[in-house]
Amino acid sequence: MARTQGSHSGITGPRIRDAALRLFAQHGFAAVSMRQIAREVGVQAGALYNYTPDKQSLLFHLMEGHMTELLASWGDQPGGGDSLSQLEAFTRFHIRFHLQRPDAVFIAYMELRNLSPENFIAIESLRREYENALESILKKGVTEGVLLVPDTKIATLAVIAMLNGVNTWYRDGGRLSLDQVEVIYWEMVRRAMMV
Amino acid sequence: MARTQGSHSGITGPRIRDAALRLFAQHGFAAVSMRQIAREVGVQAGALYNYTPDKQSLLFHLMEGHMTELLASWGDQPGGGDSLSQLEAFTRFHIRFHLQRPDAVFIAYMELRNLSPENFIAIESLRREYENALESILKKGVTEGVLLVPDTKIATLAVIAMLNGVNTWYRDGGRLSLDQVEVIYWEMVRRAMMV
DNA sequence: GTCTATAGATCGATAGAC
DNA sequence: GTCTATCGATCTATAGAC
Repeated sequence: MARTQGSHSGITGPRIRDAALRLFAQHGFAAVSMRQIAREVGVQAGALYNYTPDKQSLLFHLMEGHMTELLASWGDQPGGGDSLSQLEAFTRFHIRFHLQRPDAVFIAYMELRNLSPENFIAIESLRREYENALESILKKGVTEGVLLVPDTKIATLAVIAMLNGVNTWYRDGGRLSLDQVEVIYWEMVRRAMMV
Repeated sequence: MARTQGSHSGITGPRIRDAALRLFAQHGFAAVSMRQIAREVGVQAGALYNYTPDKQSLLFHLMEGHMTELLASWGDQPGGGDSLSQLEAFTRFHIRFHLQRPDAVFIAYMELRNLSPENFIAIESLRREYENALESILKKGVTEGVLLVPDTKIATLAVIAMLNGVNTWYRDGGRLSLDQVEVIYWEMVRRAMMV
């Protein structure tokens, strides 16, 4: 795994991001040293600074990349349908997307406090954009009389918090398939939000 | 605030725990030094070791104390009633208890990975005990035909995840009172779980 | 029970050779 | 683009005086 000479592989950048993502998720940003990341990649610590100006920037770009991919991926989903089927689409998309990259999700929620103030603002803005996508669906559903929620802002946060919980217990090859999980959560979301 | 001489106040122990709780919640366990905690309390770093054998033990006892208090406090709640009113009692209790001590809640969920293996097992056991309290209510409700959930284990985790979300946005003096928040969340939980 | 002082390790980041 | 070497700061934890 680790090498004592330069890799010359031309993919050191991605490998640094992969190693940092995994180590940050496992031990936490503050607990992981640049030397640990370098060891994982198979280079010396100094070499990392050819790819990132500092440790903070490494964290920020991991989180920014995750949030950007989340928004782009939701944007690529087929739209259309009534608000109820849009809510189902969001529920299933959220579960599937987040279960596919547990480390990035973990970091995006746990390491906010380790961002510099400017970087924190940038990430929070992306998160709010995603929350707004869900709240728009709920608002439309309420207007159309299809959905009934006591407060669309709180309902938005409640649904996302509930769905995020999947990542804390789901394991591949466990009792339930991904589709079964989607069905179970969708039933709970539907009954909580439907008129 | 900080003093250059010993406090001689006789309450250094609690003040250390208070300072550690707040600093760990704000910056993360790994990012906080013993010197920072000592400065906050007004003693030198070495004096902390009269109260804790090491930093790990300080974290563990904060988390253990929180979980023990949570279980004891739920045990003190008046029981009785049908499973629907028990579920309402749990929902309201959970929100109220967790909003009263956001720092301890934050640490109990965020710093699990910084516990030593033995300490992790101990905390996880306490957490499972709390989850079982809710799952028992759901199971009883399903048996009695009052509640309808696709999977009691998943519903337990979904409800707790949803309720925990309150701590991420609620602020004292905000748009909604504590009672209004309880009502809103209880309506969503009730509709998601009721037959 | 707190102080001062420090051992011994490790950190982020940089300099300069190749 | 990676290496070796290192600066200066900081860390946890301990020793011994008072």
